[in-house]
Amino acid sequence: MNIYDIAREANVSIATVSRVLNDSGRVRDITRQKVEAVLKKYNYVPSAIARGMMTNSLKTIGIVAIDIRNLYYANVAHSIEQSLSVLGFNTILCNTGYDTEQKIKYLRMLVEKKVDSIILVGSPFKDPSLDKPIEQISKNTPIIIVNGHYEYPNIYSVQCNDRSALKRSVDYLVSKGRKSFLYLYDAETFSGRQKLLGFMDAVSKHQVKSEVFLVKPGLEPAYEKIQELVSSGLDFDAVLTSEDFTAIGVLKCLAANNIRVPEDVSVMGFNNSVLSVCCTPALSTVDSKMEEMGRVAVKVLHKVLKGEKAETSTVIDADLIFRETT
Amino acid sequence: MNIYDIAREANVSIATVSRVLNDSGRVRDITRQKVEAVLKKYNYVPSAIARGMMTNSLKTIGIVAIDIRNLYYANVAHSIEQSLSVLGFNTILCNTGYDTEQKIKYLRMLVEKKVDSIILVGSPFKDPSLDKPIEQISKNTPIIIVNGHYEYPNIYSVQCNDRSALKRSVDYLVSKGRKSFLYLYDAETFSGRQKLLGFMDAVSKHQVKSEVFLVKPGLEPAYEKIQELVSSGLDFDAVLTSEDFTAIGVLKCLAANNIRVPEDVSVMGFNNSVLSVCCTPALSTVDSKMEEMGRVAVKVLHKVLKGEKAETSTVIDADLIFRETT
DNA sequence: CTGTTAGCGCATTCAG
DNA sequence: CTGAATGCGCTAACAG
Repeated sequence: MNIYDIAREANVSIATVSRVLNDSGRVRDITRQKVEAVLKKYNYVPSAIARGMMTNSLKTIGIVAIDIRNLYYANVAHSIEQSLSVLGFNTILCNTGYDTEQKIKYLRMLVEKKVDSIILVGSPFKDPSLDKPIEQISKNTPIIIVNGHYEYPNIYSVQCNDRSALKRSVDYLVSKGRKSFLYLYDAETFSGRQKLLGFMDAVSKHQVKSEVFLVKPGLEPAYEKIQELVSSGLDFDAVLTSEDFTAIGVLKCLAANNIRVPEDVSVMGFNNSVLSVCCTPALSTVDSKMEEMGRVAVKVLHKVLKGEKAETSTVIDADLIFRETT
Repeated sequence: MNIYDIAREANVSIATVSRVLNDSGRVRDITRQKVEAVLKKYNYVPSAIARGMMTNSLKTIGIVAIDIRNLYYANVAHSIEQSLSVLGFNTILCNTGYDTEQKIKYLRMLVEKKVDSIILVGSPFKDPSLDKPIEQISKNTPIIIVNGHYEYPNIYSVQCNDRSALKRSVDYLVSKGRKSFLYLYDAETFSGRQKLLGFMDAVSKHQVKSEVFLVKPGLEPAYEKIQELVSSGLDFDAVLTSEDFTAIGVLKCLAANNIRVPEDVSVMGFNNSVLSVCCTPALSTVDSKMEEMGRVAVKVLHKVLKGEKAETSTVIDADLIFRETT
């Protein structure tokens, strides 16, 4: 069933059918009704592929993320997908993992599919070998980077002010009398670096003791690192992390060592994921505005697609959420 | 840049270019190399749209889920996406929420996009007003239902044996001396019903006291329900839930009332999500095989797309995971 | 082994 | 306001 079949049955030309389908051009009311009746009768659905041949667009956007099982990516991707859906766009989801080859493979698939834009989530793209492909793609396709930064034509970025958030967290804990800080982070991404810098800013400003550790993502690596530090007799009274999940590993280890939270040690996570309300005590954390990032990314993209001038870089402020661990 | 440009530059016909692109038909080695050189030179990427015009497929599958922020959907969707990617398929992700209108809208979009198949995750599709559209779509497009069931041509289902899992959980707790059971569930879906039936099976078999409550999804509704029951003086020594998140609400409330877990009350969740290891005490739960469900769904789909006979219904057994709450 | 040709289903001129 | 003709970029016969 195609536009020809409809046209024949309605006794009009395919051009007319196309017009009523797209509500373009003027069509006499009686003609329109005739066509619409046939459309309804066969429950006709136009082929986006054939349409795409002409318009060179499938009204589809690619989302490239590391792993949707991670709550951060899930939340941002959800927000993007929902905003896009309202605009009539579909979303192709790509879980690339950390492998550069995979990322390139996905990027290529998206180009083949002629997506209207690619949204990179999480800026794990500090990888220099990805710069070339991305810049190449940006020649024809606008690229939005969520939580990353890239100065290049047709590439737009939306970021959360992670640096300031971390700094403010330390400020707060210092004001509460904390003097010896630990920072555990799990990824060397753009956002990861911002957080680290924010931590550095604050500890140097306040002249407090501090140590920084890179741990693998997840609960256990953090648990083990803290256990190692406790066993070694290291003295600390505040732990900040780049991820809620990591902070929960810290919490578990502290509990196992009978170190009270927040009496002896304060703990803060990052992202304000559901995890932070599931653990005990409930985790103080940073709301990194996952939903808003997604919404804003789509807003920027929408402008770009309409040919309007859009802001190259947008920064959103995080909120500090204090629960039971501070 | 299209196939004609490549053909001209390589001094061959478009048919030859198409052949090397698709590795179809015999091409002399020297010719192939000539073409490949040009392909590389321009970093040529064929248009999936134009290809789709002929093959009537974009090598794209639609995943329809309620909400990807829910860890269950995230895990299943991730598994599906990854398996599909290996086969060269992309995934269009749809978060429908609970609204039937939305679901129909998404379904229609997927049909327009001529997806090769639609995978429904979570069988929230007990909604009768969805039956017609789904059956209609299945006329042309195979449909896979993950964690649901539907007897209809060209519709395939993959489910977890939730009923048995719940039953075995109760069996276990009875064997541990528990005598008075609560079951909190949060969704009236296919899977939700299976779990409920499993619970019923077991309590009637063991002749133990039991009560069943429908609560809204999330931590707080469960918290409040348990608080209400505790305040009312209800006596119980085991709580099972249809979701880890719900179980954590139970845990929090029990702790607030100084009821010890597992000494006074045993608690079991469902899904073996990360939440279950984040809470304290760590939650005993049911591994509902989210990854495997995704993998199997794609395996079935792959058979169907190849025209092979595929199993109409596949059932996967869940595992019981005992941690600190039982 | 290679080239020619004919569509795929639609949007879009341009006439009428 | 409506229709006929054209082409988007590719695959798939069919010839050669």
